[in-house]
Amino acid sequence: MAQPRRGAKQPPVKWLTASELESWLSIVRLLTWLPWSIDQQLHRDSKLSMVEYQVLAMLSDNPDRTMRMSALAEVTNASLSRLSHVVERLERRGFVRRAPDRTDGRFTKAILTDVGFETLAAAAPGHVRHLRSLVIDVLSPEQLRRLGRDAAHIMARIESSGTS
Amino acid sequence: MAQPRRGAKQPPVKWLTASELESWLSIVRLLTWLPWSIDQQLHRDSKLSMVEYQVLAMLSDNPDRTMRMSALAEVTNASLSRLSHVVERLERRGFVRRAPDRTDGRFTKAILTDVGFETLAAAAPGHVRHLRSLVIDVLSPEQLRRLGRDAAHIMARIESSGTS
DNA sequence: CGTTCAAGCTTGAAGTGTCAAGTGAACCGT
DNA sequence: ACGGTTCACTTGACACTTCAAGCTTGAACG
Repeated sequence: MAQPRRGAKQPPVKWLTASELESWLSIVRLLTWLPWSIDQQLHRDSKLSMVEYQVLAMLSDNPDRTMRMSALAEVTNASLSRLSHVVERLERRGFVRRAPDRTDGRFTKAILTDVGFETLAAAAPGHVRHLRSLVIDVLSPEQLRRLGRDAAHIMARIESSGTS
Repeated sequence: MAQPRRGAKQPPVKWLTASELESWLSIVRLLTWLPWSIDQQLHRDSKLSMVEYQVLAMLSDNPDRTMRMSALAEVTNASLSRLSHVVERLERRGFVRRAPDRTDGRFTKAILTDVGFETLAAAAPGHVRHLRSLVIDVLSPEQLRRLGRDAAHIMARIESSGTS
């Protein structure tokens, strides 16, 4: 973002060039509005938020439609606490149920119900169409791959700057 | 995200290929964790959220350190409502004050105070350093420019799919 | 002038996320 | 076998965002 115009005593910081700033502001706009747009579409058409969709989708990808909470948190980029709240809401709506893992009582398994599966199946086409129209089909295959790689690259830096 | 494995009656939807899905999941990870990481750093070092920083930064960029609420909302990617709440908090902390626009009473001007400016000046170096280490310096100048352009490209699609 | 309209902003309630503390199950050393 | 520790998760309080009204000011029209 813009640096203060005057009065900062020469710090050992390389400020952003005009070009860097412009790119960064574009990226920030995307970071703000892309998730927003996806949430809008999902909520309008299926009364689901993106996390909720991701939870259902990830569960549906397993043969037994089941995943441990911690694994689910990992793949949905959610904290365990957040996932716990999300699953609680999904449970109240009958899309998911929970059961303790019999092999290790510390784990909780989240299980996609039939209703949950139907809901996902109904939501998926619209979501994918929206994704395609906003992102996937807007970029060439190479551009998309590059974007994915850049994202992964940045993620690696984030992870190594481990705030955890 | 993963499509349901079976049972969806052939809809007119092109599902994502494995490669597309992989890129998309990378992007989603970035959309989740990059804002998080930036917020962490800002909050840890300066007790500011990213919106708050943006508000201060954008105000500081004006000669009179003043902007109309609506213009400020625009450049910070915030809704007017959200901005109103944010500015209220910043006002309570003494970083910003508000005054009605004398030329048109409908407008409210947000004004950066000296304390707010000092706070921004103190926060900026750390923020920029963090940005550089996560994003700017991780990519080559061309990569960054391309990323910015791709972002702008996607933004254009989002805006034209006007959910407003 | 007076009425209607829209724009710009504020407000309060409801929803969602985060953080810190709490619970209970398994592990580990003695 | 029992005491402490770690792990997996839950819970509740608080903070922030959003959404739907509401308020105030100026413009447009008669």
